[in-house]
Amino acid sequence: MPKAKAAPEETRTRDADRSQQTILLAARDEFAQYGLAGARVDRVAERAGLNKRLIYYYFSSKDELFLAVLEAAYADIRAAEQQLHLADMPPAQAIRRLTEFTWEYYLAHPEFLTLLNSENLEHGRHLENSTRARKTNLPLIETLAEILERGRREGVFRGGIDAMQLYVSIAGMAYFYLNNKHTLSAIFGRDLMTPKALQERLSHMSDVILGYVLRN
Amino acid sequence: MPKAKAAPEETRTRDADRSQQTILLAARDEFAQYGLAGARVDRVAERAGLNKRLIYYYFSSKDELFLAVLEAAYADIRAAEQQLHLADMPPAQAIRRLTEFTWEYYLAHPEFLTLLNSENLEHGRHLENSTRARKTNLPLIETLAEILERGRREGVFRGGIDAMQLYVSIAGMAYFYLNNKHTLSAIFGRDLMTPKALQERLSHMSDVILGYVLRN
Amino acid sequence: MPKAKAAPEETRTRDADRSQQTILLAARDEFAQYGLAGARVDRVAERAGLNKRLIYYYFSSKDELFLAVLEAAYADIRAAEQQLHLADMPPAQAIRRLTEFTWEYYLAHPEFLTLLNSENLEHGRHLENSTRARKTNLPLIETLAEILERGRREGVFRGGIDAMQLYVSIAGMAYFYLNNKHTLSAIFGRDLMTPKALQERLSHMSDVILGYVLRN
Amino acid sequence: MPKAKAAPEETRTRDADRSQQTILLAARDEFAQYGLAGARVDRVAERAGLNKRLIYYYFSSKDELFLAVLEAAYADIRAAEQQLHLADMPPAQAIRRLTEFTWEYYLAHPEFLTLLNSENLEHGRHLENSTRARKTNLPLIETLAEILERGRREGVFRGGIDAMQLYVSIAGMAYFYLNNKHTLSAIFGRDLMTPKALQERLSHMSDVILGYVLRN
DNA sequence: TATGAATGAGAATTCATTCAT
DNA sequence: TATGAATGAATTCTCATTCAT
Repeated sequence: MPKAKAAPEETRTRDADRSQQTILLAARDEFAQYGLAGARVDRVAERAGLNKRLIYYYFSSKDELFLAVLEAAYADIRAAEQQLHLADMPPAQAIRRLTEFTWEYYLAHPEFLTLLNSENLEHGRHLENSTRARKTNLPLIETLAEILERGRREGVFRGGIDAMQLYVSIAGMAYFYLNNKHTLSAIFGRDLMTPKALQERLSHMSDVILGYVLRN
Repeated sequence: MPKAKAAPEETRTRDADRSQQTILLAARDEFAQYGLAGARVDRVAERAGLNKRLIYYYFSSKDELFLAVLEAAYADIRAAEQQLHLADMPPAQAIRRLTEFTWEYYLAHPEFLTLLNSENLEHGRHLENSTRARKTNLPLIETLAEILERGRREGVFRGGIDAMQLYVSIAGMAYFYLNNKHTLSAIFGRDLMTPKALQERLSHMSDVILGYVLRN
Repeated sequence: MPKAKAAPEETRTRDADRSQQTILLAARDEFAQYGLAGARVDRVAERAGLNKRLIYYYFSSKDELFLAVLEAAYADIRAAEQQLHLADMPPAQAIRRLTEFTWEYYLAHPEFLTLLNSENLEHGRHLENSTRARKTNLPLIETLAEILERGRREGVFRGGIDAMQLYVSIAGMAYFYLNNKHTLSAIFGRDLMTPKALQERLSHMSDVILGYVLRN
Repeated sequence: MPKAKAAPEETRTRDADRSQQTILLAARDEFAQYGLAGARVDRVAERAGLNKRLIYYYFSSKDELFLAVLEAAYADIRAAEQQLHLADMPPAQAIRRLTEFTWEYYLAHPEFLTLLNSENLEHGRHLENSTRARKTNLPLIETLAEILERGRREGVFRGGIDAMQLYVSIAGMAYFYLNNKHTLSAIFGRDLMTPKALQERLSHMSDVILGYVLRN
């Protein structure tokens, strides 16, 4: 970006960007906490400390705001995954790392889980029209497929593992535990969120996944 | 239709029961489709073909109606699980059967997944006060623990497997796939609900779970 | 209407009807005063002394409410026209009477003019789907055509007069004066609504119309 | 585009005038299409291709903008009437020409009709404070009065015709047909805007008006 | 002269719930 | 047991207008 003479444009732009970003974060929290239907535009404005009208100024509608939040959430997790540089690790370590990462990311970003739920409750209608989401997500599966193939060639992994299936299993084992922690706690009468319980869960997940991919 | 005025108490009771049941089923579908916040009492009445006021007569409030639906959903799945008679099977077959059952039940009862999501979005506040739910759910874990122990004793299962962890893993692998089918389809550009895809998923799940529990 | 045993139904029905009627009248005044876009549902409720929600309960939307008002307005004027029994008068008297009636009705019902304006501003989109309006309005033109034909046969009227054209001319001469009285007054600096001015206008109209239809 | 900084005053003025004119035309169309209450300042800016703030810079408020549009509309029609040079024609021809002109002007300028309606819906409150409107409008009636008097003196017109009444009648016959074409079409199930229909209407109008003013 | 950002007051519409019978 | 009528408090979205540059 070239510097402008009097920089007013930059300032203005920065304010607009900041406002949009503020709204986006506030909306993410609101949607995460209450779901799409339960979220209130008023509360988003409050959280953001900005005028409600501004939300419509930048995002047109509650639905478009939700889509923006969703796309950002996908972009965030995929960006974090990229940082792992799984392709540079030995296969087994890469799978273990991905399992840990998934667990830790879901743990640190509970909003991601509920956003997914909201979108699926609505049959994915927001994402349907979003090419952005597909683009951000496909690379992960490709990377995972390469790792699995590498492991197989090196003789450490069993063959015939579908990358998507494996990814869904890793994600699902983390997701169910964290997403449904309240009902599970209520049912089993046991706090699932103590450090020890969390450690045990990750340990179990790794055992299951590694036990599956490793040859014998 | 029996005449109301002179109807014996039994008949009236039966009518009342039928109305409640009708409302409950209608509510289940409504909550499943729209979530707790998105559900509309008006639509429940419409679905039930009954007056809206009657819903309040029987269930007091939207929240209590939701709790009733939720409790019924848990009761249903646990009842179905009881029918499996897992305790009477050889351990490995029991685990395989439980995996299949979980998958098939979620597939046949998508409402169960979204009801769980709704309740967890609200931090399980309805279930908190429900002793009924805990009672219906604990037996499954106990049965599973017995199976695992039996398998260990017979030398077919590895030791140290936590029943709840295993159950959560089985459920999670099915749940994530089915609950998030819309976003997954959008992202991977692949229909996850074809008979072939469904078959593959169950096959994968069984491989992972059996691979984990079986010794060596 | 047969009397019901306990009359509760009738009472209920009557209340509902009364509420709808009250809303309709309030809405007529509001739409007449402010136009469709300028009308406020809140104010309609206030005028009616009823809960705003009830307006939606009975009329679904502002637009449907407007349509109901419009249809009622047409029904009213045509009913009044029917009362004239023009068909029973000598032709010249019938035309004079219709002219007077039109003038007086517009004078007594200024809301009719502004309702028409609102509907035409919207390209008649409400009426488009209303078969009711056409049915109520056609008879007038038919009656007028018969009168013209009768007058022609009796030798008092000139031939070749189109009933619709004549009706539009009569209506137009009254309409423009009354509908635009404020701008005309501002422009001509002359109060057009004094009894004398009104009398002169009707007199002029009758002269023009009778001068036209009468043979020579 | 001249450079803004160094632009001579004349250029700037010309730009400013052009902007104002652009806004005025855009506003005229917007007010004509949606009425005063239904018009949107945002849409005016869009139509004009100019920033919304500029509208306030030049016209202060929506109401003042409407007044400016209204005054321009009156100025336009009166200017066109001046071009007719009715005073130079034989009386009967002048009346016929005025009738044709009124019809054709309303036909070509439907916005004039709806602007009038809007202003009258608001009881002419914008025009009240506008001396400009009165000034532009009075001459027409004076000219018409002179023509009527000339016709009477020449023995071709009947006496005692009020110029304003006649003008209102001519205008009204055109106005009602064109302003209410949508409701009339809906009601009579007949397209009033075909070339033939338009021709017939003008012919009818001329017959009525000439039939009235001509002696005998 | 020109413009993008921001806002308070309101607008139509919705919703869970209660009233009255 | 059943139901149509009624309501207060939201809820999403809109609009004329102003700010800041």
